[in-house]
Amino acid sequence: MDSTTEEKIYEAARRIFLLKGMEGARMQEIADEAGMNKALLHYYFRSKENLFKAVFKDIFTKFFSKVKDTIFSDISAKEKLIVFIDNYINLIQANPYVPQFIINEINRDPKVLKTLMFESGIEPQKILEMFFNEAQASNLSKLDPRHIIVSILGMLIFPFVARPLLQMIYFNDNQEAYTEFLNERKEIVKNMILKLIEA
Amino acid sequence: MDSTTEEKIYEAARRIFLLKGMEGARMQEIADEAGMNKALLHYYFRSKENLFKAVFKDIFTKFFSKVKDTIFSDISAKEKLIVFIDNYINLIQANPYVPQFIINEINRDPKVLKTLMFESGIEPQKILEMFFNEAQASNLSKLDPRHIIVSILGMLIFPFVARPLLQMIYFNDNQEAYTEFLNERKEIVKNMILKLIEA
DNA sequence: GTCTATATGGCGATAGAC
DNA sequence: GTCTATCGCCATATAGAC
Repeated sequence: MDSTTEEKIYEAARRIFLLKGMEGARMQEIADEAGMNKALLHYYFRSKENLFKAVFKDIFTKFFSKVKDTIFSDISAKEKLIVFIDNYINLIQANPYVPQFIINEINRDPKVLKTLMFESGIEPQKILEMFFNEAQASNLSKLDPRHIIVSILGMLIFPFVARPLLQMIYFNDNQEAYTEFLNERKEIVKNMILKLIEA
Repeated sequence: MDSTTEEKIYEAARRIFLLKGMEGARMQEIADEAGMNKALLHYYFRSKENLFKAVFKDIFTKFFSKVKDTIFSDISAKEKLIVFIDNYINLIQANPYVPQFIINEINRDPKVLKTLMFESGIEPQKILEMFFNEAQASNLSKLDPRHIIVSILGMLIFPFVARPLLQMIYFNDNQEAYTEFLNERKEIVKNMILKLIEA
């Protein structure tokens, strides 16, 4: 651990905010996690709001930019969707708290989200256009790609954000069984989407 | 408004908690909403936690029991799924904040959920068994019904909990356009599930 | 039962010594 | 830069008059 104090604070804040959200997190908790005094957090970031925004921006943009490469790669739209599903599941499994974190905060304060979308280079409209164009030119389903994307995201994200409930009622709170269930969903969702887009 | 004071508090708490959650809600806010003094809330419910638990239990059980009748009605499993989708969409549209509310709280404090499942008469296992049995006896897909249910719920709930984000990036923040999008999903999801379960 | 006033504690933020 | 001590505020909760 030869990282700077500022980096240590940042990493600690990332972990705590991800687990508890802006409202649930405590500055004292972040200081403990970083192994230092609470006053240092204000010395480096001035306010909790500032610290949170820095963390949120980082998590949000990293999560979204990860799928960009797939979307604009040189394969067919159908293949893109399949690769996208694979990559997205891997991404969520590696960051299981991110979806809940983002959903919480976009509902708590949508303004943060709006400024963020302008600042970062994320252009969801371009992704839509790409799908529209490819759908016109190929034998792909003429279904509005927004419905396809929302369906995929919903099917993938829901079992993570509703995990405590689903794991309890369907798997007797068996953690391993639920992880296995999540793994099965890779193929399930891929097959569903394939059936859907084969017009 | 000839309801009792306790009922007024309860209704006000229901509205505020639903919008802001346990952590976001303020007792003063609930008192204002109920049109009375803050001290009365403690007189009738002793603590915020108590008041919240009463509200959560009510919202949770009502929301879940609404679909029970469909599930155990005298029609085929395939028809049940279709009717279930219809009823569930109507239920969410009439209570658009409930899914986010429940997801928030089951992640914040899963213990509340556990005691609740025991106390209430909700038996998700029976619903599963029913689907398992019907799947064996008919030409229904042999797919694990848990995957079907999670897929349906995800596709239906996600556009509500991620609304601020999706409405902004896909519909230029046009509220009417997004409502129309939500209406379209009724048929979309039904068709997807039909394709899926036709083995 | 319903109100006003106040106690109590926790949290974000700052002052100031080192 | 990093710490201790403390301020100021706000939220839950209670005491006590009416």
